[in-house]
Amino acid sequence: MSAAQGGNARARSKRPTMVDVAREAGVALRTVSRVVNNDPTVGPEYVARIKAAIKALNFRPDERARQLRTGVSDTIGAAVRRIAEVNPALAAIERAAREGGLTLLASSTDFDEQREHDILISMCRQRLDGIIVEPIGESHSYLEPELAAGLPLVAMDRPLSGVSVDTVMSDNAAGIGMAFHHLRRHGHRRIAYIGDDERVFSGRERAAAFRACLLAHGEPVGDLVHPGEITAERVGAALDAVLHGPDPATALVTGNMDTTLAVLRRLGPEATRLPIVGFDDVPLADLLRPALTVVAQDTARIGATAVELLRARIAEPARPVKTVVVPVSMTIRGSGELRS
Amino acid sequence: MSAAQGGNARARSKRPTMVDVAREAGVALRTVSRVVNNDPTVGPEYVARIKAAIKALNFRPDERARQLRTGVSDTIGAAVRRIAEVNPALAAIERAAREGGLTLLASSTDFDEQREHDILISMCRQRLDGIIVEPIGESHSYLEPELAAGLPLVAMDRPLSGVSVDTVMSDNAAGIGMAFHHLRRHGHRRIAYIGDDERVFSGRERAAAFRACLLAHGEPVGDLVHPGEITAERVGAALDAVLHGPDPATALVTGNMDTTLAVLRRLGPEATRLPIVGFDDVPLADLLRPALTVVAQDTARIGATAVELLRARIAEPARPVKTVVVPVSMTIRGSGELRS
DNA sequence: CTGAAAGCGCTAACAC
DNA sequence: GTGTTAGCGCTTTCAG
Repeated sequence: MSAAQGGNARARSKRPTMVDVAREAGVALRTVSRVVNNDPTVGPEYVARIKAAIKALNFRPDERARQLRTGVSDTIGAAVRRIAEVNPALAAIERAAREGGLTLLASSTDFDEQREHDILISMCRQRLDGIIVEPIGESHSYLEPELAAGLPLVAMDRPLSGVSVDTVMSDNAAGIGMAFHHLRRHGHRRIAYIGDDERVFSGRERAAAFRACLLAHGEPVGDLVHPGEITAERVGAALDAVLHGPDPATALVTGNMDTTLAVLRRLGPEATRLPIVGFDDVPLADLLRPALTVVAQDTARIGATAVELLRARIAEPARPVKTVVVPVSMTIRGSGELRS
Repeated sequence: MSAAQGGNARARSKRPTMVDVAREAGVALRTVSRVVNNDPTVGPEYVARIKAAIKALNFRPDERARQLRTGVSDTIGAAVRRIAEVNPALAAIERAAREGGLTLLASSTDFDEQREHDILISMCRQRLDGIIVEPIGESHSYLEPELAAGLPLVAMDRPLSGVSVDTVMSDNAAGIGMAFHHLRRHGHRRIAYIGDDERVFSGRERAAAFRACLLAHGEPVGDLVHPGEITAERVGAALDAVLHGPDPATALVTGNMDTTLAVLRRLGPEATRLPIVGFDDVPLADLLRPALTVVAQDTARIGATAVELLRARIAEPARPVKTVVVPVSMTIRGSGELRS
């Protein structure tokens, strides 16, 4: 009894392989492989015997070996800014992947360029069938050789810099236009914009679109457009500038979710009085007082389109590169319809 | 020219292998492997030559082949209810995995028992080093053979039924107690509970804990405890019962985030008057009016502990099974301190 | 319909 | 220090 103790408390007892199953069932390896892959050209009595052996031994085919041999992984990667945060695009990717019989390997870049690089290279080493990336940073030329080697890659939300790949993103300019015109229709003439840094692609596009709106209506651009870092201080300062300047704004467009939240936190109870339209929908937007009017991206469609583009690229590596722009829509809840 | 067109538009041009690198550098395969794995016993001039060849060919070692050969994957799986939603535990798992040099494969069970089963089996086939699961459903006996085969497995948030594995979860009873006593300290005697179905583990634990609180204070349990499905209708009915009955409650404890949100949506503007303490923190809880007082789970610690337990299990498969109960804490923001 | 044998790309004994 | 060789577990020509 005393000797047995150490004996069976061993590290993972090796799993059975196809050879073991073949021996157990008294057939050739090849036949087991056929049964595992549902090849119909196997006699029913063999099938039964082999399935029994598989169950008896609790055999699970080693996916890595199959992948190595067949060359495909049936797995796609998604390098997004955050898994584990509200991310309907990622949810849509996961759904689309599942429906297509693909495994999804999702990783967070955490807004870190170096980390994005590491994740992408790691995914290359894992020989994934393709990758969807929500790009961070400005320099993606290191992907050039991978693309040349045939890596199927799709950019989501932002284009990749320096390389030409399939891309899906929202119609930022149209969204800003919708927000601006909504507020104009509600009587506002001094409409301010606070948004993300112009070093970020979407921050650049949205700020530019907002300036274009102002110009088109003959409004002075000068003190109404405030792109920059999303910090409590910077957003607070921008808010002070637009609300307490000599010619205060009467309404506000916020350029993304983080800006919206920073503004609401800064305003506190005052938020009930300032007309706001936010870019990006916000979780619990309906529970705020007033409920938040937003320009919502069609994130579900963005994610689904990303997978579609990726599948098409995998199927036909030489097809022409495509950029899909997904429309945005407005969700009216109250904050954008306040009378100032 | 016309012939060339179809020629180089081929499917993924095969990637170079170690053999190619060895040929390019004029050395043996083994030496390339050594350099790739940073083996110090290689002459510096060889290292340089091989690294140059790797760069020239854009060689990336095939991770699958390495895994097949070495038997380890340096990858752990996480089967959680939802990725792509706010999930601090998953974020913590990802962080801990990264810091430990592990790749994380995260999948959503979507609250679907069948899907959980499929994901777990698929992870077994991929020969992951271990799995963290946030269990759904009641029957996990199908994991028995996998565990017997040495699969390292950790349950998070809820225990697995029928099998004995390492588990990490919150102190549900203590959390309910904190909420209850907080409201009592604010003068309430008729405190109601609305929460999840008692078929769900945490729903069961929390409802039981609430009943125990009532009993301990000599309050009648009868009409104050409302576990059940989280739907607008059911929660609405429960709310009506506790607020508009003959002896209405003056304060409410909600059993999880979804219940809290359903209650707030149902109450609408009335929410400003009903003292509420919610179990689970809620995104944007600070922006609600009143801001929401909650019993917050230490999700970051739960995730980190799950990875810790898993690593320990991988390192020492025979160690005794452990259950870690993580303390909860209260975040006071306003809703729980209302005078009714 | 079934069986023997080669090989996917890599690592690890073991000689040199 | 470096090279040769076997083999991880599977799929897949090719004969029977």
